Amino acid sequence: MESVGMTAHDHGSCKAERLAAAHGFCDAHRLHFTAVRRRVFEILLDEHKALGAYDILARLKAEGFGSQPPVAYRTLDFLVKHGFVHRIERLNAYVACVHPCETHDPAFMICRLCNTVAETSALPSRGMLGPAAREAGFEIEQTVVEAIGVCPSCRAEGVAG
Amino acid sequence: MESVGMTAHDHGSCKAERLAAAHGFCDAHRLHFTAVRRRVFEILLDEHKALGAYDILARLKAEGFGSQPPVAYRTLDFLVKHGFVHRIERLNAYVACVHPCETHDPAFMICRLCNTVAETSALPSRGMLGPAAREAGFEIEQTVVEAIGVCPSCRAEGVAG
DNA sequence: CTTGCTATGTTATAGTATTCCATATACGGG
DNA sequence: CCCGTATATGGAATACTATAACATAGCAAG
Ligand SMILES: [Zn+2]
Ligand SMILES: [Zn+2]
Ligand SMILES: [Zn+2]
Ligand SMILES: [Zn+2]
Repeated sequence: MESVGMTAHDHGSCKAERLAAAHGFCDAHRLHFTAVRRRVFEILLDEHKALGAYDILARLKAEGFGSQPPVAYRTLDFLVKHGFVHRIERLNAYVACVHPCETHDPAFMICRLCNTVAETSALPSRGMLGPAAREAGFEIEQTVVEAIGVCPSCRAEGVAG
Repeated sequence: MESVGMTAHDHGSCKAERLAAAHGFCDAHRLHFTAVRRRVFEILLDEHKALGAYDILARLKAEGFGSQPPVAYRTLDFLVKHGFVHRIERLNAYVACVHPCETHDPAFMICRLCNTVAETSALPSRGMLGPAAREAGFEIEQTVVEAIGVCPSCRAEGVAG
């Protein structure tokens, strides 16, 4: 057991399960879970925190993959499009999803001190926005919910400000 | 009456009221509502939609203010910090607040076709995130809630996709 | 007036993302 | 198997977003 995100869990099996799930999903949907795509997903699973496109690009380059921005952005677009990875707007960064292969509305808690990102569900938020949207005649397709604050570990250190 | 955002309202008086409120707030808090700050706020009030920092910078430059990025970013930072303006993370853009001088948790509905932005309240969302945050020991300081979808006007045009 | 703080302005640079074109690989029909 | 087509990868160039660092100007308290 190691601590990742803001709670502890068995990360080794967590990674293996999600890789398998992603592979299965791609097979089932005639999508190509290619080497770069797999590798980027692995990198994000290993880090278990938000990484910028250029962080990922640097690793790809070091491993012999393409070295130009589109390589990272295309791969991330694919992973985001199919729900394996989420983009964190506030950080211009990406995290592996903790609920692979299920459509959902994620919400994130972002520590402003250590940049740790924890994913949770935002379905309630969509529900609450619903009335306002209905009144305005606005058709919600996707929600971005990101809470900024201080994680328990950083707060324990009393670094808060 | 003209239609702005996603509902109709009297925009002329809306602008005047908010300018006056901002001016009053600055007086009360020993803040300087200087020419650039006032002008940027006016620009955002006039547009009543999200503008990027460089859009604003271009107008400032045309009017004889400074022409370099920091001019726009500093001014926007001031307006955001004091709640006159909100940043839309999803668009890297800024909109005038519709509830000046009151602390609040805004939520936004963003039309992906015309980029119109409507502000509403996100307090419920904070409430719904609360349980997850408490369980994780995460201290929420600010929330970003942005719904992406299609506004009534764009949907009426049947352009949706 | 002088001192210190705030605000404005500029240059330069850093960080993020997309457009466009070329090559390569996978896939299905013949 | 071969070919045509769609998809995937690689890269050059460029656009867009944002900050760091420094200089000058305005203002207010002492
Ligand atoms: Zn998820
Ligand atoms: Zn932290
Ligand atoms: Zn507001
Ligand atoms: Zn629209």
